[in-house]
Amino acid sequence: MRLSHSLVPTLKEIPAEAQIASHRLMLRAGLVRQTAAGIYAWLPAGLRVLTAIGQIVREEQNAAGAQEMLMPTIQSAELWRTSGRYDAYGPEMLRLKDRHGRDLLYGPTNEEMITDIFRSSVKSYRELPQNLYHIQWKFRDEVRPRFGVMRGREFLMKDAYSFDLDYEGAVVSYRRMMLAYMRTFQRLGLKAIPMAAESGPIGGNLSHEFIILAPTGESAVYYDAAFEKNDYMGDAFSHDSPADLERFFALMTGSYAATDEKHDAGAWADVAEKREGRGIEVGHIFYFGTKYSEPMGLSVAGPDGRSVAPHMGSYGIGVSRLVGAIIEASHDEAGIIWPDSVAPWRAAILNLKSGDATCDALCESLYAKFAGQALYDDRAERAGAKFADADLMGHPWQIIVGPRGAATGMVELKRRASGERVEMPVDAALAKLL
RNA sequence: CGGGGCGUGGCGCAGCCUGGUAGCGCGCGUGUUUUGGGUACACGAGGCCGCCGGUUCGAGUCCGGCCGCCCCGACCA
Repeated sequence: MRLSHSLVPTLKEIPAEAQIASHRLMLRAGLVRQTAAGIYAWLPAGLRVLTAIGQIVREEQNAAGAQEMLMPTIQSAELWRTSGRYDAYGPEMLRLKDRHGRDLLYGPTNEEMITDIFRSSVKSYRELPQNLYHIQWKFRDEVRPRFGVMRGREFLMKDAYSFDLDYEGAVVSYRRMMLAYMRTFQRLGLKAIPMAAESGPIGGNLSHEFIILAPTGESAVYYDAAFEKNDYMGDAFSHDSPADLERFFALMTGSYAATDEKHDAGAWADVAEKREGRGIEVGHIFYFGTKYSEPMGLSVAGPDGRSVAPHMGSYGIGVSRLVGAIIEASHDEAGIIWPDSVAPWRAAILNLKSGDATCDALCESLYAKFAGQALYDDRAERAGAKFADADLMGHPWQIIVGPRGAATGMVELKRRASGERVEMPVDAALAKLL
């Protein structure tokens, strides 16, 4: 993208309504604009980040054998009456009526819907297990939206639903999702820790929430240093091996980790390498058995011919919340520091002297080679303004092209995270980044 | 939902107490200047002062109602 003709409205001053770092930076870097309390429009740069995060989530869900689908945002009240949640859910649920006076709702989650869809087609235990997910906008009418996209009313969420014949199978599905989550967060450049959690309004008795470490996080966390050292991406654990998943689960639950609410001073005393920090919840997984399959009449024929209610679980990741959470975990005074995996562009090309024939030509040729993966700052701005905006927007790399070096085919490469700047020939810079 | 605060050019704010024709900084446009960390100067564009009603000769300012947004708390992916 050429910055001169792009909607990336960066702000020098801090908007009055934004209190926390990620919210301020998302507004200042031109990622989002608020359109109503807790509701945001995603501008081009912000959407690219949202899409990048969604793609990593998608790849890891697929790798774990989950199937992507897409369910609607609007649901019928009828469906929610079958589980009893239409009345139970409370004012957090946004309720609507269509022109015929029928009760509808903007979905806060999709257990009823997936159960309904699943029961109409799946009739035999031979078709289990299955896991279905979608990445869709949800709405929860929070009493008090705040912290920008971290606690919005409308939010993008990945939610998956597993169906197994019995408890033993459901536990394997649950552990598999846990592994997928740890891999997802690692790829997003985050340190994540699963913590035993209350199952909340969704119900059930096996539940973990995933906290990512960020200095400005909402709650204090206490954990074993082991969590900082684990690598989930190699082939130490396979999604296809129940034994691997059991070992993985033991690793995750064997070390101490708790938020301040559940902190246990006694158990904490025994932890060899203690770590304290702050964290943000970005995911939550539940096993809830037959809570929905039973009342909603989802059953399949078992091996003995008798019908059984499948055991279910649901698994959420707050995709839009992650944008804010990543910024909370990765920023400095100058702006955002995007991890390479989610940056809107791999690099920004800073033309320090737009209009200079040598600089222009060099930048154009660089820009073409990136094939859409670079943001070209071709504005008629001063060098200082371009540096400031590039730092604010957090591009992992800046390719600085100035008249000084351009004449001899030299550019400067700046790594946003470290601040390190190295001058090198154009080809060397390209080789490093492409 | 309880408590508090704020709505004035795109952004950040002053003006309101003590009514009298709307101002500052940034940003934006034009020109000159400058040219590797938000350059300087000049000129210029841009405002139903959140909305509705009331008081008054006159309302951004006073009174009433409404709407919106933010903060603290309770609550949550």
